[in-house]
Amino acid sequence: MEQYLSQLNEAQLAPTLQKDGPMIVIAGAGSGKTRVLTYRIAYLMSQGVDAFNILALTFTNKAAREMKGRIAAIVGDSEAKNLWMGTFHSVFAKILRFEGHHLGFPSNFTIYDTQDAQKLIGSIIKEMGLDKDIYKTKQVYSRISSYKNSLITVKAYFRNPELMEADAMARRPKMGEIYKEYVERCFKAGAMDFDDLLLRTNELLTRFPAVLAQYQDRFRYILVDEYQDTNHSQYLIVRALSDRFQNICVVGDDAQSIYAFRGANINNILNFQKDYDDVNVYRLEQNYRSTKMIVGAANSVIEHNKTKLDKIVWTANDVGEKVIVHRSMTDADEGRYVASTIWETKMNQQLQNSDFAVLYRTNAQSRAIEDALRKRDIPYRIYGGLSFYQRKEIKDVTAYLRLILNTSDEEALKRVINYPARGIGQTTVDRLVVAANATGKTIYDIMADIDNVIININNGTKNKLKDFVTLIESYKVMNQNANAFELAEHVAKTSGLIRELGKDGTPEGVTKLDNVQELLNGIKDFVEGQVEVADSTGSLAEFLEDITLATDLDGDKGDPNHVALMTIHLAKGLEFPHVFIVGMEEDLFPSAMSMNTRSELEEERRLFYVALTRAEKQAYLTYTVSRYRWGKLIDAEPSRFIEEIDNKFINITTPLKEQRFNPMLDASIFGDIEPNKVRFSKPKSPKFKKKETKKPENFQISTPKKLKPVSQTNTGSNLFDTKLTVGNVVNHQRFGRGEVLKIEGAGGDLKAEIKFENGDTKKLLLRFAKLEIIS
DNA sequence: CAGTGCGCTATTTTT
DNA sequence: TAGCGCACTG
Repeated sequence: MEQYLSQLNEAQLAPTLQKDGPMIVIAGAGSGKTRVLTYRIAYLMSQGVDAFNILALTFTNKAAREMKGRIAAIVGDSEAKNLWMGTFHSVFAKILRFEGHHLGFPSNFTIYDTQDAQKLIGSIIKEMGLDKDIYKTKQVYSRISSYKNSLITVKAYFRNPELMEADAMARRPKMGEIYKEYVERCFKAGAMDFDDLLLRTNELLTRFPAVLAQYQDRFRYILVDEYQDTNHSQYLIVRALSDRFQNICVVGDDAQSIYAFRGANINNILNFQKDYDDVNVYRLEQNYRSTKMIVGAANSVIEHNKTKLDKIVWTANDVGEKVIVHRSMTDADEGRYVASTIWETKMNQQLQNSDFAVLYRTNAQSRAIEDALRKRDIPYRIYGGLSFYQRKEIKDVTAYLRLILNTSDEEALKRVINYPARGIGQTTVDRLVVAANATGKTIYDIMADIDNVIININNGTKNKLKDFVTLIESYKVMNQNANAFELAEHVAKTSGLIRELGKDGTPEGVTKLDNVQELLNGIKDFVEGQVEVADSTGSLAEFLEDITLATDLDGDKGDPNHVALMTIHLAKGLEFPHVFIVGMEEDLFPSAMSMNTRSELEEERRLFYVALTRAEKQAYLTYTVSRYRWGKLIDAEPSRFIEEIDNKFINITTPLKEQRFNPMLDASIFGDIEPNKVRFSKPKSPKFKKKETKKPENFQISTPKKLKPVSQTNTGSNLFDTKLTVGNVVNHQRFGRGEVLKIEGAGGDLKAEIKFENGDTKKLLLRFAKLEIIS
């Protein structure tokens, strides 16, 4: 243990060694918070805390897996296995499998993903005969989701006139009815959506004190990562579970809170100190990841937010290169710029593809980048987007599997009852649904007992329904003896799915077939225990749960040496030497949807902060003059976020290169563009002007006083004025005239202590301070 | 009931 | 641009 603790700096050591009591670690970007969490858990175990009594909640499964791996390296595999570590959703899904019966849920309940949930809501709206243009499925879904995340149950909703009023004002008076029906249908289907996994856990812990007591006793030490991204529902679970022992450690960074749209409540982290008695607050402010330029740029951006905790992120790393800002004519040009820059940088600096990442605001932007990378034969991989498991052909297979485990699963049933086509049309399904709703039985039960139901379905169709039930029943029998892989393969073949896909000779059809094969391989690996999953039993149910809650397909198949393409949201927690942030345009980033309120805009800004701080060595910001959106070429304007970066951290380059790619475009159309003279569209905006006289406190952000001078390998003489000597009288843009009292530090950390005429004495980093020598 | 084709709308971000 | 829902036809 000692040898590990010696790897921590002082600030990291303190929270690591606090064994008991409530604590919060405010951890700046790249400050080694994962290290603190892992070592703290290992430390707890070394102090005799049983792994069974530790619960660690992370934001992604990947983070959990990595952390578990690191802990295993310290305390050993067998001990680490006993830790409860995972996302909120996966941990509480497991608990609900054990305890859900208290709430009337079967242990094999299905987890509805967003697609399933929205389809169900869509059909409810339709069944209720509501106008689908007013009751838009997605909007209704997100409204229900936010109710659930705020713990507003159906009951609570109908007790709250304000909510009902608000929905009525939004021309959706039936919102509550839809909500009620949706919850009932999920219950009947033995299904929980993502939000239910948290809401039902809360219900469980509130309504059943004995259950709460049991888990409080079990989870004596609780750690929560990315606390700034927890929503109210998660907050209450953590509070309830930690209430008895109060050994709660939360880690987060308010500047990186980017999930408010999903109900995350930044106040959870801002108010943590009020929630528990005697909270110890720790701050990790030294960034180990990025250059001074990047840290400085990021800090100057986040300065523009009003709501934030005090924190000064600094780094002892090299000064590094300025953030490069590049303009392209179109999104295709932008892609080419990215591809050619990666190509050249790779050659010049002998780098790997995996040293590069391209980050964007919306998934739709990946296309232009992909095209350009493909043309240059640069291997890349897209993360996120439509995940593998959400593709139609995959969901079709898994829907059969879901139905085998839980025949009440209405969405799975509707999906496969007539796919491949077996003569059961929409009308029949509609009638079945009506009958099911009227009798309180499930659709499957009605079908299984179709001869004894009074229903307007002709005998030919009834026989088809019986055949379908027989098919599923045969699968259920097989499931008693066969393993998940054997069953899935059998289903894929005998259901006609493979035959159906095989009929389609198009390249897309072939891909789909391959995908199904890949799914089967995945199940096989899973069954054979080759996929590392916590407390794996290799059961089909577990596989299905895993893929529904999977955040990424991190099996990392194929060549790991690829350029990473992903949304900024997905990039949180990751780091890359070279990072391109593309689409730095108004209405895209910040998104047009997020500029209505200050808090929305601040969230976008935090998102930009997250993006910038992913970069270790070099960050690039690119924007276009016009971009294809909705199939149309739209004029674009540079993002305000570019202007918000202090000038001294950025380098605005000339986009001369596009002209080579666009011989048809005469440069004269656009006029000659000279370096550093690229104008933003709003050069006279007050913000832009004000920046010239920015707060000098910024200047010491990169290197606080306590920092020892660091040997510099990378100090451009242009970065600071070496001519300055003690006794000089200088002029500073904001502080005015002053006398140099002392000069200290070396290289890039050269500082001057200056006594200004207003009486203040400041230490300024010469590299950044804009000083004019008067005498 | 199945298959085709038209037109509408949506692009924020994800467990 | 693309994916979906809906209407129409065989």
